Amino acid sequence: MTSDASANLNRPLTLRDVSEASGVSEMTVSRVLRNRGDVSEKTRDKVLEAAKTLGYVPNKIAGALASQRVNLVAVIVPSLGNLVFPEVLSGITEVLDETELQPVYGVTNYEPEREEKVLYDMLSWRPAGLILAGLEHTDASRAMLRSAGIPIVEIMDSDGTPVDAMVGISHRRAGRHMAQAIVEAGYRKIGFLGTKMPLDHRARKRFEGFTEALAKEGLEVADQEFYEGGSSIMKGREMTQALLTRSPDLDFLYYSNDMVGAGGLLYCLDQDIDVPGQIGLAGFNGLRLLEGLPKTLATMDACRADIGREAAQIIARHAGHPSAEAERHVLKPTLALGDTLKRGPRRR
Amino acid sequence: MTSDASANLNRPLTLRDVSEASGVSEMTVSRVLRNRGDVSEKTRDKVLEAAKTLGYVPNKIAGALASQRVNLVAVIVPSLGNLVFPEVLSGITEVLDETELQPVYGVTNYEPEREEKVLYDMLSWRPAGLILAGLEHTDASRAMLRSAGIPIVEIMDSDGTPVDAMVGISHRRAGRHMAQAIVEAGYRKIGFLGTKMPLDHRARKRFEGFTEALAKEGLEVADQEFYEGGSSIMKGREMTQALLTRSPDLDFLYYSNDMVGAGGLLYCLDQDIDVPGQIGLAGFNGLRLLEGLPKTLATMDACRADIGREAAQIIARHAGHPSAEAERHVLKPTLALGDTLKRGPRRR
DNA sequence: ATGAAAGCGCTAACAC
DNA sequence: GTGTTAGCGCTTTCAT
Repeated sequence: MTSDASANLNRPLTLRDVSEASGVSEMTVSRVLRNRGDVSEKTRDKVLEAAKTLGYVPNKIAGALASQRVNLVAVIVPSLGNLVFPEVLSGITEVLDETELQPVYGVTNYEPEREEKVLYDMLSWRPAGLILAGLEHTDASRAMLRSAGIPIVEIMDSDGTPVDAMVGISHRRAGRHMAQAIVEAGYRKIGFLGTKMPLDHRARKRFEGFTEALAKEGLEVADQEFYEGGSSIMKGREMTQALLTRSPDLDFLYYSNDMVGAGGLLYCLDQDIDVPGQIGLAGFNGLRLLEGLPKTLATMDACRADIGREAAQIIARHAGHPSAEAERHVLKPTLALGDTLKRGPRRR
Repeated sequence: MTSDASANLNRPLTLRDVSEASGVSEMTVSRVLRNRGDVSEKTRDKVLEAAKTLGYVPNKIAGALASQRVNLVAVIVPSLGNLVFPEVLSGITEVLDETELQPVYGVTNYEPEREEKVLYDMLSWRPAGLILAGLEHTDASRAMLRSAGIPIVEIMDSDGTPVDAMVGISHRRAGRHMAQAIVEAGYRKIGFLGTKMPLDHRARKRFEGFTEALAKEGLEVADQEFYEGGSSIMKGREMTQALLTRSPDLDFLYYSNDMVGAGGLLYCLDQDIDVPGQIGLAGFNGLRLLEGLPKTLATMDACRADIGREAAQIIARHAGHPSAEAERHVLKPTLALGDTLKRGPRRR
């Protein structure tokens, strides 16, 4: 194996090694490896040959320090266990793949202090741009964001003031919108089931928008149930059972996400409850994963991949450049009534 | 805001800025910021005060170049859309959080050339260790791995030869094991439903082990159906319908993962098929997410979080140290019969 | 088309 | 306990 040449060296190879092996100056080797400047066909071949034979991998640390340019885009999300975020990431990747930029992911577990640490650690690598979920950050985080000197896009949410750019939906509006559809369909005794959400600001805002819109109609949430930990079908079942046992007269159940909503749906069907006649159901997210259940849950698409794509495009446009005006994109989620929410008499 | 002091500078702050602001040498500032060496209480306070006021974020690029140490652990997985991988990542994070090390994630989309590129890009940042899924890599990738000079752990699979350390399960054995349970339960006309798997080596190996064990019993897969793209309940439904329409006499359906298996289960229940009497079903992965379906699908736990944790522990032990003997851990997945696979007469 | 010198921002090693 | 010097592995700039 040719690459064993390096394995025996017991230290990472440097440009100098390639330079000596090819009989070409370090500078020219560097030019060849980066496709910069004019290099004769002949030297180029010699260099590439040598680099390949040795198994040379450039040291980006040194390169970044010298050139003051880093092609990394830091991406910070609360979780990967919630399918929503991987979908956003794939939108980001899709766009950045067309550029020189490369995403690097960090996860906060919805903890502000953890976000602060992850942010600090990522910024210390001087990325070319930063994408992070949400508009709520600690003061220290916000200070770092402001003085980072790179394009920053806050995503997923538009209810608040971003530090720089923003791409998201209004979760308050989404909650309101769903409440209106529910009321228009004629439901009146409405229950809510969701996560304990002190830290999930988007779920909280949906809930706030929801209750607010109900209030406008002279209604309020008749009963509610909260859970901790990850979302699952089982959680949805258990919560629904608990809620309906306590408040058997509810005629609608609004879930903070599709996964628990699916559990609720299965529970209702098990109990031979007429859905959406006796009880209507709705979730949030538009998880395609769940299509194929006995009935299609009413839900609202959160525009995940679009958000990722647009955020990445903003970074790609602004990275390295003197940042112009901050872009703010508010996307509009689509309501899907599915089979679990009666169509109302009025149209919206 | 104090941090605006830096915002006005329009260039990233350096150690020198903190040094000047605090009247302490760069070296001592460096010591304070890294908690290294003895520094008097008084100077320490002065430095921290200045650093905080300015909003200084150390430049790890320069630090890493000077110290020749990077605290990053590169983690490369095929996908984030398959819940399995986020679970592995959380196992990794859990362990690395206790150390100075920090995971950085890359995604390959199951494409070998993409893995090669991601690997190259990540290695060029000279991480302290590397964790990657699978044992199958291009020659170039393998060459990079061999000469990287850092601890490397290949995870999720144990059917093959790792470059260095390895933590995984035998998917061949998992497939065999499931086949045996199925045959022992008395099923004979067995169908298989899975991804087109030229690139998903683990799914392929499960299938190979499965057919191999059937062959030992004088059986073979009676019919099969393959799909492309992501797994979903709907896919499982559609495939199951197609397969059962074509081969109505099948008495068992083995799915390459739980998500499509769940779709198959729902389809069978819709059709009033007696499960597991008339037809038995099984999937793979032990996705807790799906608990709560009308019946619990027979499945096999892939030890995801354990794999992540053990891999991270290996990295933590070996990072920086002269690598001792390569560790090889083969975990044993647990078979869960659930409600969709009859218990056989013999015990295993 | 190629090379030499300087230096990116930090830390190791050694003075004091 | 603190400061000084050298240099990490590249790229920039300027010379040839």
